[in-house]
Amino acid sequence: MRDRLCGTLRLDDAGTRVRVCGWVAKRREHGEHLAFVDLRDHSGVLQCVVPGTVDVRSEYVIAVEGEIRPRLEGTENTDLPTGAVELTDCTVTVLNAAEPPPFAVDDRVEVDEVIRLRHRFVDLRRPRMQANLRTRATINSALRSSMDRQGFVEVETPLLWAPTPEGAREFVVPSRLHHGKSYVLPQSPQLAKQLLMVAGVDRYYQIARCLRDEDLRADRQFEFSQLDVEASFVTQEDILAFVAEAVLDAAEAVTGVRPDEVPRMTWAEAIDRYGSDKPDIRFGMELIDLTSVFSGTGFRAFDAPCVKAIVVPEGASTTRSRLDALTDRSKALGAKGLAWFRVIDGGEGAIALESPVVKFLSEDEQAGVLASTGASLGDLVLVVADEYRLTCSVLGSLRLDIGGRPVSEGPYAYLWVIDFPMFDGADDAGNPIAAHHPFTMPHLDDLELLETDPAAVRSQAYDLVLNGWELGSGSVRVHRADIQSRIFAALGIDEDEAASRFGFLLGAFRYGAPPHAGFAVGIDRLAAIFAGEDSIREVIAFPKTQSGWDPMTDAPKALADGALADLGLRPLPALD
RNA sequence: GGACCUGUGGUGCAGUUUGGAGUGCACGCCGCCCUGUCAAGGCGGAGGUCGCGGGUUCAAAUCCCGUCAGGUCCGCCA
Repeated sequence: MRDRLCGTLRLDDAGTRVRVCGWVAKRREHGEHLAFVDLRDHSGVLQCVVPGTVDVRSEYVIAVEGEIRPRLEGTENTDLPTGAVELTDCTVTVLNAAEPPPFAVDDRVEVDEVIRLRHRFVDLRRPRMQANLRTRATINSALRSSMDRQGFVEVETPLLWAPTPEGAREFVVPSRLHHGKSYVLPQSPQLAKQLLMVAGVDRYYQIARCLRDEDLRADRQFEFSQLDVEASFVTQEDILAFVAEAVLDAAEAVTGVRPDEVPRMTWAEAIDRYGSDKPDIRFGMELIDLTSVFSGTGFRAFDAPCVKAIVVPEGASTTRSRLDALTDRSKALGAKGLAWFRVIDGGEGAIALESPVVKFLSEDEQAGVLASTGASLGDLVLVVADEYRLTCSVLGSLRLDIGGRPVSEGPYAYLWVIDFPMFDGADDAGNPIAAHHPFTMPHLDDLELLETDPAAVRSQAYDLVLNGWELGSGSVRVHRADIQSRIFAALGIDEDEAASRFGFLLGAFRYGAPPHAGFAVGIDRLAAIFAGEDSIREVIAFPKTQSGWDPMTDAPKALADGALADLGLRPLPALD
């Protein structure tokens, strides 16, 4: 039907007769003797010259036959890769007429996202979206070939799985054959891939769809894809090497540049310096500790377990309303408040602090702030005083609010965050909560702390971070029953509960579980960053809105009459 | 569950602060003209429950209350 793609034609092709197919991007008529048709396919746009008039409209699907010739002198279009040539003496065949599109198929127009999603088949026709889909495909392909090369075998795991009440909320699939019982869609293939290790698969990977019934964000959809990895007889170091190899292969495939080694930082350092377990290390504004400056302070607001600051370069001119907004933001994040200090000229070549609260600080404290922060004239110093973790997280958020850049903006700053804590926080009963999941191997140096000081136990868990987004996480798994029992004990899970929740896994482990470890990389996030997008929706063909609505299909929808009964379900009376 | 921002012809906006006729801009659409344009150009035309409901007022796109939808964020995401 066609013999060339529109966007591929060049001067070298001059003199050849070709037939191309695509959509009418633009028609320009010049009376009864001449018309131009810009023909678009996924590869680009080609100008077709029609002798006479042509009865086509935007987005008509047409085939055009003609001869490629160099453009007339002075009519070349340098904005177009095909701009040195044009298809001349064209015969146009209309393959399908089209109504005017609801919005222009053009990267230059901004369109409301609901309208784009309702007509996604038109939206995806836009060059930028075509490029995004292809960037994602390039990543998938590079990841697969990298894992293949590294000796991993791709295994598919079930989408219909058993409920495991732990972690993310699961999508439920009621059973028709077993009324009252349900499958769930997997929030990840975590347990399946560990079983594959017991099964002797040795090195597994899968580009796996994961489903989580949790609230959506710019970087979160109900369903997303992971490069899921698990390997036996390996250490944390091996996993970091496997995953870095695959991700850097993908980066090279997309950008043409292979990044350097991925630097590492411990979780504790990330929290301390950046107030985040996924620090964006593309810029500074690191957290500065002022606790010792204010030990024994007379200023009650700073009489706290931890006092930290960030310095906003050139921030002294920040308006009062903006500072008030930052204070509100700090409170919304859980801080009691926010203290700000403008660094002003103190006379005689010195600098000084200016703030409504500066009068509550001693001379030594003011000097200590300036010395510790290294702030200079014209800067703004923001101070939070509270419990350690809260102080860090609030300042970490403010750092991003003030200095943050779009995630997709270069340079690409990869980071391994290692040595995550084993437990983080406590549940209503006062038991620790597993920071990663309960099959995570503790740091061997910290094993004895499981019973004495669980909060201090580090785990062999690790995250990969890119430009402040968590690209993925993984861990070394527990394969020994004795250590697993001690972890369950620390979590307050007794034998019966463990058996009912994870019985099939623990049972399998009795039949020869090898030491194993794994990881999962978020492909949507990786694709978004490489595509230059700040939302993963731009690299998903048919995404949903923040409330989980699909404007194209109108899902979710009420089921047809009888469908619920087939599943043994009956709706509850409406609440109002 | 919560905070903030947004909602005006097919698309993108201005108009809202300080109430006064659906007023305007750009693109698109329809018709006519045009032999080298390329987001072509010229002339003419059509197209609107100002998200929805209620209230205040002589009068509401504009002020107030509620509600729906979208986005960003907090919670949530082992």
